[in-house]
Amino acid sequence: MAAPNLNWQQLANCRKIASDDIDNSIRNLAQIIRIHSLTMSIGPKQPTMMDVARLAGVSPMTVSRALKPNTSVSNATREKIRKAADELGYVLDSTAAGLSSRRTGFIAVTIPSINNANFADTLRGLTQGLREANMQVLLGYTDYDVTEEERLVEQFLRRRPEAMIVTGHAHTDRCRRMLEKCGVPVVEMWDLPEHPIDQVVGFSNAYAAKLMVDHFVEQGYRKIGFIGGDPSRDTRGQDRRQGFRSALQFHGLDASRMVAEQRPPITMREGAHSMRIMLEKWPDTEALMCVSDLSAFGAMTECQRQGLRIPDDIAIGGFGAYDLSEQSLPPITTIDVSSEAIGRIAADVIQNLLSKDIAKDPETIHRIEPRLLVRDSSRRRT
Amino acid sequence: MAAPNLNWQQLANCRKIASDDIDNSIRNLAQIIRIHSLTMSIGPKQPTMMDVARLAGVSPMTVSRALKPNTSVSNATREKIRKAADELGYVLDSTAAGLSSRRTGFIAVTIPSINNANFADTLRGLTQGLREANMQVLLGYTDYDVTEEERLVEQFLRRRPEAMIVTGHAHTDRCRRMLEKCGVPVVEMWDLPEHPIDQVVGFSNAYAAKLMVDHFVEQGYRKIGFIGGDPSRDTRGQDRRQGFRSALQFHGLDASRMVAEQRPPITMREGAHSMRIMLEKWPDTEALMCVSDLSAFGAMTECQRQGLRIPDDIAIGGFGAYDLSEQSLPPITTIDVSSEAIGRIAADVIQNLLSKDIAKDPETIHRIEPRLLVRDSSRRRT
DNA sequence: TCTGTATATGTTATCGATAACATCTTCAAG
DNA sequence: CTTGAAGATGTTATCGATAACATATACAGA
Repeated sequence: MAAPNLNWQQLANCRKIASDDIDNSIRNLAQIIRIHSLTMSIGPKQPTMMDVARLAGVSPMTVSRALKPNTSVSNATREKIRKAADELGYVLDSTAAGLSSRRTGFIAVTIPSINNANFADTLRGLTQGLREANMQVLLGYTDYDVTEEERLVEQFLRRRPEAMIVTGHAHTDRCRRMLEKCGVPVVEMWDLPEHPIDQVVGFSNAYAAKLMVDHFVEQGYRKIGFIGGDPSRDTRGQDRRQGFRSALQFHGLDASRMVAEQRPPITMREGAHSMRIMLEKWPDTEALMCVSDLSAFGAMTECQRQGLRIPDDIAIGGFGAYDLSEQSLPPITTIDVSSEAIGRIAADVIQNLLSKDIAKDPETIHRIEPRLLVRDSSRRRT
Repeated sequence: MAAPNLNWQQLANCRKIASDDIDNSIRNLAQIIRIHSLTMSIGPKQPTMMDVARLAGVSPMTVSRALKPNTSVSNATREKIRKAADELGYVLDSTAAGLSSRRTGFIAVTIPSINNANFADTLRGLTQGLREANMQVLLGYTDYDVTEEERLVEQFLRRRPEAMIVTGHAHTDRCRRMLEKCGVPVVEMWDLPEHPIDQVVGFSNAYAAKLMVDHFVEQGYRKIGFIGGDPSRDTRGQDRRQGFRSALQFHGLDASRMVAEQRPPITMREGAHSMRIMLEKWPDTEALMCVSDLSAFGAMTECQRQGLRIPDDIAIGGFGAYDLSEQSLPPITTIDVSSEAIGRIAADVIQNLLSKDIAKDPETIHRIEPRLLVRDSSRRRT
């Protein structure tokens, strides 16, 4: 039997090459040979590149090229293909493209909470920075739980992301191992880990807390309290608490006025609740630092509800530079950590790492400088 | 030449089958034959199922089965495979799995803004509802821009999601067409479209606004204003404005006290700014509805800054039942639209659609009932 | 006219998994 | 001891694209 000398176009119209059309010596090799019988697309299935190619009268490879920029395809052909694709309502299959090219276009990102303006800002910075590179963020939130983070990281690695971005330095052992061995750049953000996995874009939470304490002390406050969440979960909150404590100790002040009743993330309501406890236990507290602006706002309104004036009776400081702390009455002193910049920088870092594989910047720690924003909530009336 | 009768194990150890080992009649068929020369994995590449199979002494198919629940694999084999996978640090490739099985496990979701507690709540409801089904949310935000939505939807469709969830009813023509023809369930949420694409989980924004107006009127307020954003972008805000207007007209009241200076989303700061304009233009305004709690808070603090008392001098109403409106001083009357429930229900709808393809529930509109939460910001002192 | 270099297009061989089907064991019921 | 159903495992043929290589065509310069 003469083997038919078909090109892809003719093949495309074949339904099936019956196996007995093939001679015996081939049969014997059945185990290492695949007969690609190209069948016509059936039913209401989504069209493939092959369908577009057929309609445009070119090869699938040309379609592939025509559909992406900076490829050598003549304008006429490109236009013809575009039209064909349009007519069929063709949509590229990134799944197949990713498998073939080994570039999925995914950047996996885990944050502690979706419901947090700071992380949302970071995410905005990230997506904006990655848009031009045509990268898709794969987002997951851990609810401040390292076990959940491990689960997410595992899920994400299956998607073969081109980089991983995680929040903070606390990971389960297995999670850390997975990140170390995953073969793509890893960025830890919002923290300065002692033992970074790879890249870092973050700041010292302890130092940021110290900024606030120093400010309080400078304003003449001495009896200073702290409101945060249960330290076992939110490590950034824990670092702030630790920074608070050592800063107070540095100034020779008592560092025992701490309330940590709640499970992170602590919100306005919990801030208010903690404030009640604080005022019961230490009614003479002069200044109060809160782990976030939300809890600071809750604490402040609780004071106001109890008839205390801010800052005359008690000064308040928050963390995170939320809109809220600027718009509240009075505006709340806070720490600005440039949440959005963290995301932008992380995006840059990743783009650099993915492009210039040679001239790899030896710099792997990208340090953000937290800034104290002094507002009325902590100004000593003179 | 005798064709070697190799099994997959032996094949796996072959480096390459030289093409001239194959007899001529095969050569002639070159165009429709592929010689699968299985090469050993080289370098620090991620291990594949084949590697795991080799180590465990089973076929790749068995590995595939062993790694997913509810498949018939003996415990001994499964354990052996688990151990092998663990030793190699094997991570399943969902990209390949998705291509082969045509189930990617993605649910694509677009929301207007990531930085919005309402949408964040919806997202929480969604991810929680989808977790058990092992679905991964692919999230994008449109910045209240239908063109951006179109871009996102196109990007997402390439990932072959198993369902699409979009916010609102306003889409570009092309976007609508894409959604209609994409072949998977589509859910429009946060709205009640006149012409739904497919499924809907939402509520009437106009009706919700009417609830607030009715409440104001009942409390005896007559000169009622509205603060929102530029109507051309945020259609939900626009619907609220429209509901506001017709409710006032229904009560025979003037509906011209509207400020819409800003580009959505309008935040606290913009709420405050609009309030200044409102008070300049209509200083005798008695009650004010805002398009969201954030703008309501901004408006309220602006009033307080100007020495106006809430609600004695002016009543305030917001939208969305943010934490903020509950914790502020005074607490702000608002509309609760059960943001998280919208997400939960959307997740349920999708799971139903994806599982029981037969007994398809004819119900496609899932209507949420907005609830008015009356708080101190709008209570007429008696 | 010849040659070389772009530019445009086609061909081959995978990427890493899974569905569908085939085969082989086991063990209980007859 | 036979039969058959259920369970365990292997084999074949893709899924839809793209990298890498091969080929054809056009056009400038010698």
